[in-house]
Amino acid sequence: MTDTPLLHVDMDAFYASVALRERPDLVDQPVVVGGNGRGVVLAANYVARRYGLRSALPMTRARRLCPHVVVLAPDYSTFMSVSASVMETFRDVTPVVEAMSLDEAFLDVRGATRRLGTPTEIAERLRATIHDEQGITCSVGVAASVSVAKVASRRAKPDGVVVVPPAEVASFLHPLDVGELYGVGEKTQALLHRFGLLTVGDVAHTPLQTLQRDLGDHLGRHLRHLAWGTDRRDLSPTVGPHEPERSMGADETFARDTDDRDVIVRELLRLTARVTGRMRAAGVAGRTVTLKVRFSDFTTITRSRTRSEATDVTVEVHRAVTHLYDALGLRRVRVRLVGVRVEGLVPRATVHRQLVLGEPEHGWAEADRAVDRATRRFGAAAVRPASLW
DNA sequence: TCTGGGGTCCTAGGACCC
DNA sequence: TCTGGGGTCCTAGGACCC
Repeated sequence: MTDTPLLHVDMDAFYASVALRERPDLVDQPVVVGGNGRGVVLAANYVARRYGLRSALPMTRARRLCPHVVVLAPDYSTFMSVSASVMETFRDVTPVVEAMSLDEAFLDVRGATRRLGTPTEIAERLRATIHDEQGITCSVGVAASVSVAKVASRRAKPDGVVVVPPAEVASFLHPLDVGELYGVGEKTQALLHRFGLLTVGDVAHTPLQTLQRDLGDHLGRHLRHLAWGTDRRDLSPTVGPHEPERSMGADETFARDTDDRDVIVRELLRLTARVTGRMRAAGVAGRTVTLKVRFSDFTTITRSRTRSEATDVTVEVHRAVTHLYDALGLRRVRVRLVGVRVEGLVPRATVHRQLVLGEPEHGWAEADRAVDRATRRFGAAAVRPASLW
């Protein structure tokens, strides 16, 4: 009875559904959650989807497609608290819960069937609980593998359950377009279509060597597994000891494109402070500092530099990204977005700084810690580098 | 006024080492 | 003097996910 032990639970139009709890008067109208400027749609309710609105659509296009759409601003603190409650509901069923984002998770229910019934019964019970306690609906895919459960939950939307027993994996997957597979995006879909591989079944019946020749060893093998639903990986529970982040970063699109170096360097300082603050809160430091620049034509470049010692010091990271920016030698080039990312993160306790004789650097780490303390006491707005005033 | 922000993983070339 | 081969690290870009 546990040949389909994996559940993929996905909230339906999560941000929109949560936002509409406060505005029941709007449930029959097209509603999206998103910012107002140069942003994209974060979530669209099912009424809005009838107009072609969906997540990631630019807000400007959304308004053109549906001029009377109601736009609600995201309220992340509410989203996070609803998400935390939902995840707790999952953990009442099994400790093996891998959260993929605020609104979806994989559950391995092998250890719960004796107590709670079949995976399908567990799925229905979860859906009822979440509906009663949170006032939102969700959809569940039930299968033996992560990728099949994921595809199944998408097919179950909205407000449904799709179960795919092992014997039915091929008949379930093979008629679908290749783009439905978890991990096949726009580019890979177009590539496969160009090779005449339109359905998952087409991929499934293509020799492995052919797939690997056309798509590379790794992607070829991966696609074959996806097409037969034979991917096997254990979930890694999100709570408790788990893998630390590999990188942390922040980027932001300017309200208007700019070529003003002062504006850009100040923005890099804001972003750096945000990232290093999070790093210190997480107790990590990193060696590789990456600058991201997106130009007004949307082309995007990155430049990175790996240091000999890991750091979490705001001034050091900011100096590194400023160097990288200046090395680009831009002159009157309009910049749309800049970003800062620190990679190669390791626990701070494992970093042994070699203090160079006469180095005027210590003091900055102390200053950061003072800033962190003040931020905790008075809030982020209270403390910021002088150049940001 | 098209096109956010947070991540992960893979590829490919060059440097460098054995 | 004429061409190997493997492994690791670094850098840049790109695909994909939510």
